[in-house]
Amino acid sequence: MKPKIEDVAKLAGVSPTTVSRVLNNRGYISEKTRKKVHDSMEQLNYYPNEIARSLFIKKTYLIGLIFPSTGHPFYGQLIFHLENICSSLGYKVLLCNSQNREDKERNYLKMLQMNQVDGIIAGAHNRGIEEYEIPKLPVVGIDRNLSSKTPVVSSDNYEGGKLATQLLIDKGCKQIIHINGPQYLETPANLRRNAYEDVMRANKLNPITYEFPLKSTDEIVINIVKQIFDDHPQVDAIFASDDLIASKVLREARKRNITIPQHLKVIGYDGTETTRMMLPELSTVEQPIKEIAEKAVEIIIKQINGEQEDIQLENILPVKLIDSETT
Amino acid sequence: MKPKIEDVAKLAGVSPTTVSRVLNNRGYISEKTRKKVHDSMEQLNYYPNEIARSLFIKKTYLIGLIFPSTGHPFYGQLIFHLENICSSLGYKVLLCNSQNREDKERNYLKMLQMNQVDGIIAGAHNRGIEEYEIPKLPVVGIDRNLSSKTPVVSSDNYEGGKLATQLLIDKGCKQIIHINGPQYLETPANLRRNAYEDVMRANKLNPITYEFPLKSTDEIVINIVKQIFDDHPQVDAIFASDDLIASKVLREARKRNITIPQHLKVIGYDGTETTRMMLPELSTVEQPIKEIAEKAVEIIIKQINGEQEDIQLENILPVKLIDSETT
DNA sequence: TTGTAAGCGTTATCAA
DNA sequence: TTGATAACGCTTACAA
Repeated sequence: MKPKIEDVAKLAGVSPTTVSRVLNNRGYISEKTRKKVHDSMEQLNYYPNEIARSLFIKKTYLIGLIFPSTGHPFYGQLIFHLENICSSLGYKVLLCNSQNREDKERNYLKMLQMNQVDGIIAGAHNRGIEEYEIPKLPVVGIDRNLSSKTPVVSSDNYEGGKLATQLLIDKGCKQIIHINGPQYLETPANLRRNAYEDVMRANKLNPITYEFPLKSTDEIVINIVKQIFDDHPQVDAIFASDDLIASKVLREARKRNITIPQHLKVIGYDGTETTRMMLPELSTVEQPIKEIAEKAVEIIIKQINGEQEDIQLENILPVKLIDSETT
Repeated sequence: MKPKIEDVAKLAGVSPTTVSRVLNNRGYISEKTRKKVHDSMEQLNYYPNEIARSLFIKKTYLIGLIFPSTGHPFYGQLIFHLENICSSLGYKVLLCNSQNREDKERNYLKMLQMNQVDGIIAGAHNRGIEEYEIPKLPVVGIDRNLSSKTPVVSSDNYEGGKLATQLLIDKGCKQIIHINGPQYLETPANLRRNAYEDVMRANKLNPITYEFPLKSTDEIVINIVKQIFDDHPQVDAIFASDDLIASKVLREARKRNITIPQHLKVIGYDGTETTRMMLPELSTVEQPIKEIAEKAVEIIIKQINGEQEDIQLENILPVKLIDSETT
């Protein structure tokens, strides 16, 4: 069986309390006993049982992460940074892929509470899961309003939409079409659409937004892109709400022998490392993923430590326009 | 404070034991008390403390995942499936991004043991971490030999290398160059290289492999690709050991006005969802990521349940050649 | 069918 | 400077 404090104590000829003191560096311990204890721990290959420890101190150093999928480039990169930062602060991470399914999300929420996580960081496309209003459990949303009292971290989606649209207009485009997810979700990402429509109107241009459903397959997205080209042969720019969709536009345009950027300009959104690696030619609006992760962890830790005072409810980080070869 | 079994018991007018029995469906309980207990749990919004439970039953239903990064398309997708399957079997997942750093990996290994995980699934490029030989702790490697006794799951890397090389030869290529990671790592992925070299020689062609270092930046990879074109102006095919590298080849070729696939054929490796979305034109060898995850979880669960008998040490799953537009 | 009591491995309190 | 003891919230003998 695994050695426990008692075993170490016996071997070192001291009491369990003393071993615990050595482990946690608490109280006075003579150098001699400290050495004895350390030797015994080494000899037995002892390491403390965090479960027992958590039970007593009522703190697990666990943080739950609920996101649609690690397979999505944006979330994959975001989760990488979240885990990294948590780990550097002594926190561990329980991973949950909600797949944008409310039932899954609810189950995960319950599971995380049963496992006594110290906090939850969540970002997903569903709205209105009242279960997030958990008394005393710190929660932070990323790009998503979980409840009126939950702090949210996101990048400046309105500014991003503005920058993208303005860039296309500045380059002389007149028929600019936008592709975005469902509007009813009221996610911060919808601000990109608002910005697009505002900027278009301010420039006396007619905004046209194509919506794709929440759970779109590859094919559905491609069909929407085709639809756009069929409906609007004169289109000279497309602003897609994410890079994967922009890549579909690029491909369909190539198929139709529309040269980019001469006859059609395309800009995406997200600018993940994977996109920048695989499609560096794509112009895009880069989200500060690492900074979003840093801010979210900072807030959750503050909540955990009871430093409520200087937590802002809305935390908006600046985006960066990448004017590459498709614009 | 959070309600505990005792609170539920008091409210229901029964003993803690009875509540525990209701929770775990053990022993005989009258319908009347069962209802009373359920009502009390509802009223108090009670849910059991898994930490306390784990401590007693000496089982956490936790599985540790150690992989380089969720941000990498292959690992992101793999981890998505691993978590999914674990979750469906009642297991939770502790996520660790090792970033291919031995020191991090060692720390994570210790952390996971301290947290009493029931098992570990790991895949990363370092070799020889003897700490993986943990007495009685179930471990499974993915695409990686962790120790002589640790089961490994991988796709058929040799067959994949063979399929890719043979395809290029069948299409008439003569100067086929291979790009791969460092050979000293002895990962299963190195079999792709062996297959390439074997098939080349069997066809009386000269195998040339360019190696990139373990921790390559974007720029290093691009420079290697440039080097290849400079060193071998006659090259008519490139087989890259992963899709990200293949995408760099595509781009450099385009820059040099080399038309694909007429003057140069390119094939990658992995075929993740993200690649298939962003670069569907890229020919590649698709790994059965979901099946790899399923096999790995199956094995770890068997180990956890002590069903050692029918566990194979080597588990090799078939790959699929995708002959798209770059070959 | 239900209850009492002990113990999982740790830490904090208090006393020595 | 060290040790005995109780407690964290749960489950399981054993008893009733």
